[in-house]
Amino acid sequence: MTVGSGSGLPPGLPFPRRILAGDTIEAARALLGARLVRLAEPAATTDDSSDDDRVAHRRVGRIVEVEAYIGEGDRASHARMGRTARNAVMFGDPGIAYVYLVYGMYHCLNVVTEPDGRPAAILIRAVEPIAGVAAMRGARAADATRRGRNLRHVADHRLAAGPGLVCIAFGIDRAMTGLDLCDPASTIGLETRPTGEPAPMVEATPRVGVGYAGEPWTSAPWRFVVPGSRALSLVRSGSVS
DNA sequence: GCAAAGATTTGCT
DNA sequence: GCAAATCTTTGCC
Repeated sequence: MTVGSGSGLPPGLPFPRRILAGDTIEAARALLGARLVRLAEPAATTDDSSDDDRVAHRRVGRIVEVEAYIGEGDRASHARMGRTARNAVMFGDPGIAYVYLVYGMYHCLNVVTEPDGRPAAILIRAVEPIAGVAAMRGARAADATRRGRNLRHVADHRLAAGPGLVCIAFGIDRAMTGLDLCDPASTIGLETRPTGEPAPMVEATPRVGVGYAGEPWTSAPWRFVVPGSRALSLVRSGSVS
């Protein structure tokens, strides 16, 4: 059997860095429909593991929800207090991963955008599982166990339906900050939409959980979703859309 | 050096 | 619908 994407479609191309180097809003819209990929784990033993085994564990998700954080002036952005030890990568080159711990319990994956010197990033809030669903479910179950719980029934399409859940399902943590998401050799990466798949519809809404920022930042329509996707994060009722 | 809040998720009332 | 879990980062004394 030939090595493929694991989804029946041809493997995608690395996501173009030039798109991430440009306007963050444009880049955020372009990321919808693109793929988040986690490479297969290295074989535990080098002798008896086949390529097929590794392909089977490759995780792929279709990005359906993102948020843009743009510049030091954005009072909702981690860059609002200027360059710090935590957010330094946001000020660097586009295409790099920025992963932070939120509420002391969950990780959030961001893609750095805009040229070196301009702090901006896109938060990956939700993806639809396409391949490696068993590995995602296994990661969710292992995480639940770590927290002293059992993973209740979760439909496949809800396995990565939130920014914290994306990181759990794909095994992403702060140690991955600095990874080049445009490099196919990186453990975590981005790929373009497969050839022939139509571009998704895009809807803009205010960002989630940024009430502390104040206007106009709280209401800025910088959250982008693929309307109707079953994998969208649950937004608290009362939030504006 | 200490206190407060956060780009979330889950479970119980 | 609300609060707890959990800890890093930031802001202020």
